[in-house]
Amino acid sequence: MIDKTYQPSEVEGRIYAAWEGSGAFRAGRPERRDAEPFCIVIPPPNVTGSLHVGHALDNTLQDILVRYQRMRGKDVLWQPGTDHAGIATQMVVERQLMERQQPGRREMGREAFLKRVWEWKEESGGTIIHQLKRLGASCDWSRERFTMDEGLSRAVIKVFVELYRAGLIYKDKRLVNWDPKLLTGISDLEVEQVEKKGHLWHLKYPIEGIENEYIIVATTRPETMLGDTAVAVHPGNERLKHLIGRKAVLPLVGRRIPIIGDDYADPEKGTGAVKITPAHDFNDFEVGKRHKLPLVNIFTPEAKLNLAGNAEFMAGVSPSDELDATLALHGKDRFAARKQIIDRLEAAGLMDKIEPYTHTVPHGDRSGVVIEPFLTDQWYVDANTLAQPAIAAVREGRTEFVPKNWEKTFFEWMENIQPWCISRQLWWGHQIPAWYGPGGKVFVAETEAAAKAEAKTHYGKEIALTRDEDVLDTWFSSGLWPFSTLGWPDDTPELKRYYPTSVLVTGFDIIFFWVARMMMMGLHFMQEVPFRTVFLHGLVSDERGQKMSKSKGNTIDPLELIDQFGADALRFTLAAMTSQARRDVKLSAKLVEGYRNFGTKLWNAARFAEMNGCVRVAGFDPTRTTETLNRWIVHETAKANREVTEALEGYRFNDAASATYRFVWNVFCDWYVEFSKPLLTGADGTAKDETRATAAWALDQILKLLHPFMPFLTEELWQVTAEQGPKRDTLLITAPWPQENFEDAAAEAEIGWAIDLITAIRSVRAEMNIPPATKIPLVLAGVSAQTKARAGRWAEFLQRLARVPDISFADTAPAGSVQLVVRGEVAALPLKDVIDLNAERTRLDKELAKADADIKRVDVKLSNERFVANAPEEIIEGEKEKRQEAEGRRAKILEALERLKGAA
RNA sequence: GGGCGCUUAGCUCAGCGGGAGAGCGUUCCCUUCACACGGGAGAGGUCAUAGGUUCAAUCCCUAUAGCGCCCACCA
Repeated sequence: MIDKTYQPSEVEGRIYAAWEGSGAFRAGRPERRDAEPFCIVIPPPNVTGSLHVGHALDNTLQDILVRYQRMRGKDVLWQPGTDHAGIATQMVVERQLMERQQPGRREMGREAFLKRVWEWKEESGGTIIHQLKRLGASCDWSRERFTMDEGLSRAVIKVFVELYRAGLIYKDKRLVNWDPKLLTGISDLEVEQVEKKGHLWHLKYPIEGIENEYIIVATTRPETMLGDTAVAVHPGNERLKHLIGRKAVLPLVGRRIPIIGDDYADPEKGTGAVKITPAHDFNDFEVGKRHKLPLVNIFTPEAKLNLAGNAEFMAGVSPSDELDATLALHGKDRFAARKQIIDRLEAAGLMDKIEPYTHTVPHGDRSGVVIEPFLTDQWYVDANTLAQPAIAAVREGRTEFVPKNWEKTFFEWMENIQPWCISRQLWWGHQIPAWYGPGGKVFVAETEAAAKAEAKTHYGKEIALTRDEDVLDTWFSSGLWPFSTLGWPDDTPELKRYYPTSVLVTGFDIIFFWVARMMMMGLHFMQEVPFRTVFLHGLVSDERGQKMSKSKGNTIDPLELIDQFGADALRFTLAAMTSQARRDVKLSAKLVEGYRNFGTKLWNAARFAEMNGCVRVAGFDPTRTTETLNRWIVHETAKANREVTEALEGYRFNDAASATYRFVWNVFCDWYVEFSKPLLTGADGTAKDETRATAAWALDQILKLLHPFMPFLTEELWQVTAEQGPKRDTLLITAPWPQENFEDAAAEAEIGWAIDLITAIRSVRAEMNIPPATKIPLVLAGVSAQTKARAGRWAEFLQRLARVPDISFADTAPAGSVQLVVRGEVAALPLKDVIDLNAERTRLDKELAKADADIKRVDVKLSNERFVANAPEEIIEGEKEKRQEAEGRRAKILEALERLKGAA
């Protein structure tokens, strides 16, 4: 028995357990050994994270594809797992330590701290997996992986060593984006440019040897002047080029710095002269290299001034009171120092002017603090070399982006890709497999023993090595995800069977972070693309289109929506919102509620079927039904099946969702269920039996089509309806996807006529305020023999749905009746008592005007010689048919108006 | 500076070369035996603006305006 109402909370857990218990999620099941493989690797969520709406969207779409392909009979692997999320996780644990007033990580030491992080991972690592299950995700959990588990770590080490040996990973000392809060270098992608209102300070540097002459430089970062080692002027700058070769005296320091000629100095920008701080600016670093300028690093890693005892800073500087005052700034934070430096420059009359200035300032995406270009040793990947095969693969269509326009974004970035800084000064992550011997000689090897052996060969004796302390960027390991999870570097059967994976589903925001890196790594190590298709969906935002963020307080918790409306309702909403044209998916509880109602509608339709004895019949063949109504629903089912299938094949999730919605609600519930009532309660045993069987069959088809979107409710109905009729040989999750292809134009025409007639009569009833209970007669005037026959067959149905108990025929409409034109024929409602002749005339005049307009629009086209000459034949034919239809309609309306005159 | 996208019914959005669509909201009617998380009937749009291409433009092209995102850079 189907319960009166569907209770998601009571059903979902039980159904999920049934799926897991059946082994349906597992890849490589024996019975599908010969089936085509279909594989998706999950974008691994942060292991200690929890499910937000973005995950809900991403995983709903993946689950829809996975369930669809599973029902199509494929051997499906949805590979799950989690990411160690280096910086994010380490920050969480450090924050915990702070909140609990426990010793910080540096006091604890590396080993104890890592133990602590692993404990936190064990404690919270199951959360998001559990939440994905609540969403209904049908991953093969037996294959769950973690980026820092033994196998994946082995893959990371091997990749690092091989890329190093191939010269594609190298260590370099250069400026890096340095996060002074997290005390680590980060990659370009982890830097966010934030627009800030600030100032442009114009500083006057005295020229050595010329009294009262200055060169003025403009800067947004006055404190870096302490690290200036030159002033640059464009060699073609007529106004300033005479100063090239002279020296400026750096205020507050006294260092003599050369005025150099360099194209970098744009005469149009700023003052035309630019201060050069090679240790603290990427462009200046390049200028410094060209002119062999010294680097003066004035900061500590925390971005505090480092002056006293700083040999670089002190080089070439003579003692003075001014210098002493500057040295007093030692240890000050960069922003505090800025203020004091400005004050002192102003006091010394060396501040030419201060302008308000809006510019973008780089911030660390995790820490939120201003990034400092900082000179350090870091490991880099030669991304440019690895990018070339990835670019080629997309150009050649071996991997295809959906929607396709994202390929352009991919190319833009890949073609201008910069070396990828992969080392992080953190502890949580894959420690870099590099060991150092005396003199900094580096040995990169898969194990310490191997490194030692290399060192022994090199030094000719056993030697102690120290390991590089840094770990790798999290994205380095996630870049290997499509093959590391399948067992690489071992030569596993899974790699052979499921690589390349079928499709990757992810948000467009991580094309660079993740998609591009997987393409590079996959092509390099597997000699093959990691996925055939990349489906990129939008980002979830709130109702107003604002990005959801904790700080804005506008987040929607998907678990709350699941609690409130059920997982199916949330899933259907997310699918319905995913169109390829949009970049944001605006989610609101109201929408989810609406699709919860849709689920309830189907639930009640199933209850209706059950109450009316619609039990499945073994060996039922939908193509052999004889009742027009049943042939019609078979026809409509096939149509819906085709629509949903085509939409899913094209990743048009919204189209797939709306096709199922329309079919279930507006076709099956609105019309089939209503039309079936007379048959199900009637006396004709044969017709009744066929209708029962067809209804049960159609409901089964609905459950199948809807299952990828609403897996819980459909599986529950599949189970309950299994209580009667033939035994089901499978759960719905592994039931075959509908294949029917049954067209029946005759049934469509007949039911279509009935629907149109009923709709027209209802419309008149509403307009004329005829109470629903009032029964009125129907006269079909001058209709064809076919229509007469139809009317005979559908009398009972029309009576029920349009409340017309008496159906008769006449040559012309009786006087004083409302005359409707339905599919070219007149249906008259004799309503002498209620009819308002004037209102009726107005109504008919309106219809006449519409018919005239339709005819005129077509005539304009058809009378246009160039249209007739150029338009395709079928379009012209279509126009002619339209005209004929409108002409027929017009004639009937004119006749109706004539009769109305007669009545008056 | 470079790139991408958006502007369609009150709201949120589909559609995209040949008859303007959905959901929500709204108006009117209905406690009809699956469902009020429901049923029935309506109202509501010069598809941002201006040009162009075409027999035909909401849809293609160009420009303009407004909104948004990404990348780069800023002395």
